[in-house]
Amino acid sequence: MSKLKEKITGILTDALKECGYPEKEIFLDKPKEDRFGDISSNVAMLLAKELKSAPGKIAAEIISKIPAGNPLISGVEIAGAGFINFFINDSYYKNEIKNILTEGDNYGKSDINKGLTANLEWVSANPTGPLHTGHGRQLCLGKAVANLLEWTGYKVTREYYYNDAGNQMNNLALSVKARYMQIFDKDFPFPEDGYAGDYVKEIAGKIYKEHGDSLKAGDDLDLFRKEGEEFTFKLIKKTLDRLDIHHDIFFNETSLYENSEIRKTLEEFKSKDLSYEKDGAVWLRMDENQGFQKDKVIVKNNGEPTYRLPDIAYHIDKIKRGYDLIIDIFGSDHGDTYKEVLYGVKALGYDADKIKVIIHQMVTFKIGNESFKMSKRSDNVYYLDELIEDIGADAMQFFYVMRGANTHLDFDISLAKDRSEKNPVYYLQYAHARICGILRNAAEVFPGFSLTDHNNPVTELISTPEEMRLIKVLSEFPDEVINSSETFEPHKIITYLNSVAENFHRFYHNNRVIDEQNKNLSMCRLYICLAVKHVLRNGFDLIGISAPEKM
RNA sequence: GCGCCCGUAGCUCAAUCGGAUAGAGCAACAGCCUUCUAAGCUGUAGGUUACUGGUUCGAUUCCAGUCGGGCGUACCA
Repeated sequence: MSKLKEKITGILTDALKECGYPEKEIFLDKPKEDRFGDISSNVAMLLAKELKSAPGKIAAEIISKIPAGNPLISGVEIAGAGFINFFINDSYYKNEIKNILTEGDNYGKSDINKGLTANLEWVSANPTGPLHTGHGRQLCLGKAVANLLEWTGYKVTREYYYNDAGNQMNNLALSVKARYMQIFDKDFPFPEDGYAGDYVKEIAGKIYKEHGDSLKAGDDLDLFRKEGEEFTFKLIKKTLDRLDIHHDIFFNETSLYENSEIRKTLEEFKSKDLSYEKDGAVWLRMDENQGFQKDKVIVKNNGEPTYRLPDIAYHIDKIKRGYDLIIDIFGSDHGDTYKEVLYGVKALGYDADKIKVIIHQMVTFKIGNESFKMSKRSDNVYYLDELIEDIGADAMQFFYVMRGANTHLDFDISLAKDRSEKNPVYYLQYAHARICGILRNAAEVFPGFSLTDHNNPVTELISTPEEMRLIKVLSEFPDEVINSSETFEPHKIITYLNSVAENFHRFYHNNRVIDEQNKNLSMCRLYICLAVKHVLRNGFDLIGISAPEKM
């Protein structure tokens, strides 16, 4: 909560006490219309029922107890059904310009979670092939969420978990082996559900180059698996690098076998009678009362665990590492399975409350009027690298993040690719480029001028409605960051940045910045421009898009 | 069938604990470039928030049901 809101909350709390009203948590809203002030509270309406009195009357009582003469507040009014509306003095917002300029790249950061640690696990694609557009939403979402958490003070560990022991890697090994065999015999059968991408041929070619035909006879798949994993991981990491995503920990499933954690977890289930054997497999008892329909297999009848068991062991490991917050990001296709994993974790007595799961819905792509989904069919994969080349990394990240994770996203490739005013990314970036242009021009008109006096910027001349509106919007940035961070919803930042750009463009059209005849006013507006530039850049950084100096 | 998610303007989507006249962009229409980037600005039009009921001073938001869409419902992950 911003200092402004803290103060208003304090004032209201005190007034409630003065009135002898019961304590109420104060929620402050930003009214939609200027005439309702800058901050409003509905506390009188909330009290109305308890006190069996009219909200308007209660509001009047509260206002009468608010001490007059607070320099922050220029007015308090009752409106509508009993809202208490606060009008904030312009000087507060003018002063906020100073804060933006002095804090610069740090404006918007807060320390409300200082000293806390968070672990964000995402991407976590198994190394069976390059990242594709189906992974894109999660990639960009996670990147932004990690940034948001850091901006509110968390120490964030970025983690990538992958199953290198299961079926999928086996399948990759078989696919590579088949391509290798096809070098000698082009009719050698390819596995029906094998990975058909060209990279598999590349891996096979590499193996052939290094080992010739010496692997033709053997049945051993280890080398094919190992080469396949290494090669595809290189591709994956290259794509992540392009997007400036860097994980601190790559956690592989195998390590949980090596340190016996999986065995221990299984024994714990058995000893607590949470599992039983049937048909040669080990089943986890699921609680019907928690909405589970049937028991789930955790060890197959061939002795191999299903993904659930290592996943449970993995989450227990993360809990044991002591993070204050643990976040997983999954697509909606995992919507049910994560619940099973958390159930297992809880059943063994671990505190799963600190685990938060972000589920995002699937993405439909659209080119022109044609829609298509990322198909699992291997001949129809749209790789992320291709998308980056088609539309650019900025537009891609913007489009993946711009909507709430829980809505089905329609990704309009034609629109994202469009290098015209239709493309919403440019609306934001253009505002930044425009400011840079103004600053360049200012340097020519006012040789030797500087905007370095951050502690005392010229703000007393701020007066026009566009200027006031703009600086009010700017001052909301820290709250927006906190709000997005707490709800893990980076799209709110984009919505917010849009309003910054909108208000800047309007300001630009109605308030000429550089005026040779009036240097004081010019300086004042240049400082506003600089403040807008900082907020835009900081917001862009959170989302991961660049801030162009020219367009 | 069952479970989870979604349904808001022609299209894609916002809407902060349940709050005031539900907002943007695109598309449509009408304007604005001898002045700091027109990738911009201004205006018009566009809505029974899928439907029906309930709770509430107040519902896009909460509850129940109906309809429609997505995902899952594996000894895949």
